[in-house]
Amino acid sequence: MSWTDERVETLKKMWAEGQSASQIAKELGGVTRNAVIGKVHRLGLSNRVGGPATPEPKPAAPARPEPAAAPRPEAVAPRAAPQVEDEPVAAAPAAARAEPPRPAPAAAPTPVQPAAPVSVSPARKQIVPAGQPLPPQPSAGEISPEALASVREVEKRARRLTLMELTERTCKWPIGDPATDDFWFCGLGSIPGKPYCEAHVGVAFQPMSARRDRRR
DNA sequence: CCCTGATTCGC
DNA sequence: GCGAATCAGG
Repeated sequence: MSWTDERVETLKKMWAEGQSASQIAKELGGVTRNAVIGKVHRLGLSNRVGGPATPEPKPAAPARPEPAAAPRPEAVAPRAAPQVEDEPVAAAPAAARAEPPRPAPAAAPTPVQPAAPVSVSPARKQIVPAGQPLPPQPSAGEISPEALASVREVEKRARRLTLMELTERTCKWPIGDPATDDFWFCGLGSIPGKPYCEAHVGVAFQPMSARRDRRR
């Protein structure tokens, strides 16, 4: 692969967006992050934010004042959207509610009225939008006891990562109540190709066999 | 361990 | 110019 205009353009764009070299390399394909970094430098796109430490032993740099005209949107760290939205992660949040140690979430009446969400919660943070009334979630009863036990155990060792700390190799299983501070992601090593660690894969992906005993 | 960017240096 | 290897740091 060579650095065609298009590829360079993509590189510039993504770099400006704050994408990491590895992400850019993946996007472009055919190059490693090293190649990307090397190119970035040759293009003179390297960052170096804090203006002061610009150790330029350049004694005589005539033409080319290079003013502070470097609007770096990085301070705000837009950071591409979280990669959490991997794929079929739909039914995930389900078991997350299997957590017992919870005072009084929203178990109060009005179970079907997303119109008036907050109110119930103590003077905490505002509840998240939560427009939809919880997607189909497998009742805890459908999950094998083993898997559940395993999850309980694992969640004690969870790394408690924040959204931004998740990568393609960390378990993205949510734990706790998103509406409060008691919320984080498992973060343990995920199974290659899967968004969760072994324990959470166990409760996330059901062979949908245990529910077919519906006979009558 | 995973990741990040920075630099070097043979090609 | 290119980018693997290496370095330095989180």
